[in-house]
Amino acid sequence: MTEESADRADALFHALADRTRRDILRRVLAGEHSVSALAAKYDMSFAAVQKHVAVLEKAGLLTKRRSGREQLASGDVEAVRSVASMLTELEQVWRGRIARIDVLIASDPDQEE
Amino acid sequence: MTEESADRADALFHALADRTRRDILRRVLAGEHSVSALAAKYDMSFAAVQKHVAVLEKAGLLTKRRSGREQLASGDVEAVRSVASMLTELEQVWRGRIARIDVLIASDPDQEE
DNA sequence: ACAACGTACAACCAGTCGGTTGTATATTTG
DNA sequence: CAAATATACAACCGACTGGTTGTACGTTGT
Repeated sequence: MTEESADRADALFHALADRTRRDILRRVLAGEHSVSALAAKYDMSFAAVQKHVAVLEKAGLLTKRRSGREQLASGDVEAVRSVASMLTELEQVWRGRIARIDVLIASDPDQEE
Repeated sequence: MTEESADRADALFHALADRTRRDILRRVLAGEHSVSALAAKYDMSFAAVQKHVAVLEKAGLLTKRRSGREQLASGDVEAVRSVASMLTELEQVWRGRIARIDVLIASDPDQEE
């Protein structure tokens, strides 16, 4: 469980660690786009864009739906939220540190002000 | 501006895309740790851990403070929040899509139902 | 039927990543 | 001063990344 959730986190952050993929994700969160429609937006080969889409799909950030000969990609906002929740969890760890410091200060009267 | 903020986003997500680095970040968000204290926690060389710390530092997720011969690393919660805000911004893009769909349905009376 | 379109995937390449070992430089301690 | 400790960094290595081109296959439109 912990092992595969780490795998998933690795895949999610890795997928987001490329500006082209973040831009693709932005577009498909705004609405469905075919792979070739996406490819037309970037100064690189169709195959390169198709691989970026595949990375986003494997990470679960995007799903595809067949429509005739086109593959329509759509962003998955739940996956985006799951990444955000990992970060707020980290933030909670930090809050714990602050709480501990506060306790220390409160229990130790000869502290500054 | 846009170019360097993309660089920063690349660095942040890349730094987070490794489970060892996420674990280090968790520890240094909870409290200060020297590099060697961190290295002792992992089954890899000191140099490997030192490089992970350097990646987190370059991304701005962690800062170091000298204390004698030790370097004490501390997590920067503001950097974590900045990543979270990038994700909520993506979520806003998605909300825009939903809002547009709602408008379409409202303005088109001959819809299902 | 056939030409054009949309997609997927394999093979390849230069560059980067995550790890190693080894060496150099401060700092503390005896 | 000398020994031990804490850190930084260079060089190296196998694996992976992000890009390319080429090929194959299903779907559309004439």
